[in-house]
Amino acid sequence: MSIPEPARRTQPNADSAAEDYLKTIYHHTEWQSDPVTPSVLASTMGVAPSSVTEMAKKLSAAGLVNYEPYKPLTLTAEGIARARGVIRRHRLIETWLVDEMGYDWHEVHDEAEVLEHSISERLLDAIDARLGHPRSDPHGDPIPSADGTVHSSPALLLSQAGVGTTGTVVRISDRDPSLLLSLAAGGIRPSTTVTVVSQEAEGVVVVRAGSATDATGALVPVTASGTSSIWISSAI
Amino acid sequence: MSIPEPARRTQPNADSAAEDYLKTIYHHTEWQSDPVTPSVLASTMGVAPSSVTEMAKKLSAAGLVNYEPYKPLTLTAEGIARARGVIRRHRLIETWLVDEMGYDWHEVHDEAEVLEHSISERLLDAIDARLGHPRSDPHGDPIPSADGTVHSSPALLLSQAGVGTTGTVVRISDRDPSLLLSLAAGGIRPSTTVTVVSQEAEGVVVVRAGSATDATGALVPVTASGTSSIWISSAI
DNA sequence: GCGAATTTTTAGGCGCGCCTAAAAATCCGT
DNA sequence: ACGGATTTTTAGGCGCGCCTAAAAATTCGC
Repeated sequence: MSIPEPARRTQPNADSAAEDYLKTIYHHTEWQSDPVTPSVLASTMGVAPSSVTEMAKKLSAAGLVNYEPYKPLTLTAEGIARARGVIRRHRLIETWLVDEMGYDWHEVHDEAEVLEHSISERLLDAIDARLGHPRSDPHGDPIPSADGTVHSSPALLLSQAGVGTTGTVVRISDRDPSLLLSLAAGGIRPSTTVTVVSQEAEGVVVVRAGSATDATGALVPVTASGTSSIWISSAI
Repeated sequence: MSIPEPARRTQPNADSAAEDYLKTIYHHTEWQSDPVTPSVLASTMGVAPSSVTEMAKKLSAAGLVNYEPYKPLTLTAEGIARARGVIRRHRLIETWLVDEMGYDWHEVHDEAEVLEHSISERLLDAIDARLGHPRSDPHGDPIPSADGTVHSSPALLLSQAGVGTTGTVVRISDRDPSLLLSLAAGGIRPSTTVTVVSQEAEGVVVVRAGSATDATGALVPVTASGTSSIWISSAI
């Protein structure tokens, strides 16, 4: 009766913490050009820098991250593949929430953040099929395909566009809820046409060009490293 | 001991472990009449009895479980409400998987087991509305309504039906995947008409009565305490 | 009714992911 | 190029949910 059974381990969901690190590293390089250091990762993830170091070692041992003390973190090929898997799940869930479940494009991030770690491959595939294999999510972010391919359309970061530039919004980072809300309120969303009106120390003013005189504006913040959260198509 | 309160972190999803205990206790009393002891709970949940004791204390402190050393566990009113919440999520997810996502009724348990801990109230409500506020899931189990009400139709456990009894299957426990598979293979599912053909020491033979002479049979196991996993309507 | 069998609880550990504090390494301005 | 500022790593802990082993309580068989 007291036959020793194989020790069982706690399996919360998957390694959702590890997946979050991979996803965040990938995401950072998607939007920012500066290196991914422990402090950067720590502040975007809301954890202590020492926690990053610790996880970096673990991920490095697992062959997912290239880690050397005091150097920036990068993903290995395998790490990139895993990160894209998480991001695929995230973006398909966001798309599903908007297309079928009555969510608005700026409300879906948090829900997807949780579900991306618990949805099965089978259910994800069913959702993907139902949606007709979409290529991009409600924020305009490309959805990696099942085989890991990413089709991203050429675009320009708003912070790199000079005053006077006009273009179509193709992508808005889903990371900052309050920004999404203010953009949504200002009528700016993926596919909106915008013009860069002025550029100040820490912000860029954008004006919607929809109905000619309808000059609603919105302040789009730019990070310290000079990056914004919006990509526009290099139209005109 | 510690006077200062530095922000605590680590919140996996909710207290999914606690929710599992509540759900399992509730579920047990739904199907079985014997008391819920630590050993019973330990074996159905696949954990050590000592883990149950530990969690029982925690849940008791939280006012969800009535616990006294060496006595069976019962749920408090609050505990019942919380358990029904989890079960509502579980069963709505199962229903959704079958009705909209192309799953078969015997395949949905594991997926729901995971998602029930991560789905938000809002998304759950959206699913509930899409499905038209169903009263029961694909296994015939009643879905508690948002306010905690449960409408269960009067039924009879197969183990309590005498030989010769005929009735309609109204509920099949979703706990045992292999049983579900064999029942599905034997053509037995909710709404199937069955007749108790014989009753042996540890099993009950059931015959489908669908097309008169089509006498497919299935062996339905009965637990040590004399309970089966199927309820039939007390028809005829 | 009593000792044996069984169940339950207690005691002590473990891995995970996180933390703080302090030490070590790197970076940067003059 | 040097020393202070900053970043990163190390060291040591914590809570959670689980485990095993052993002690304590209860239950069962005769």
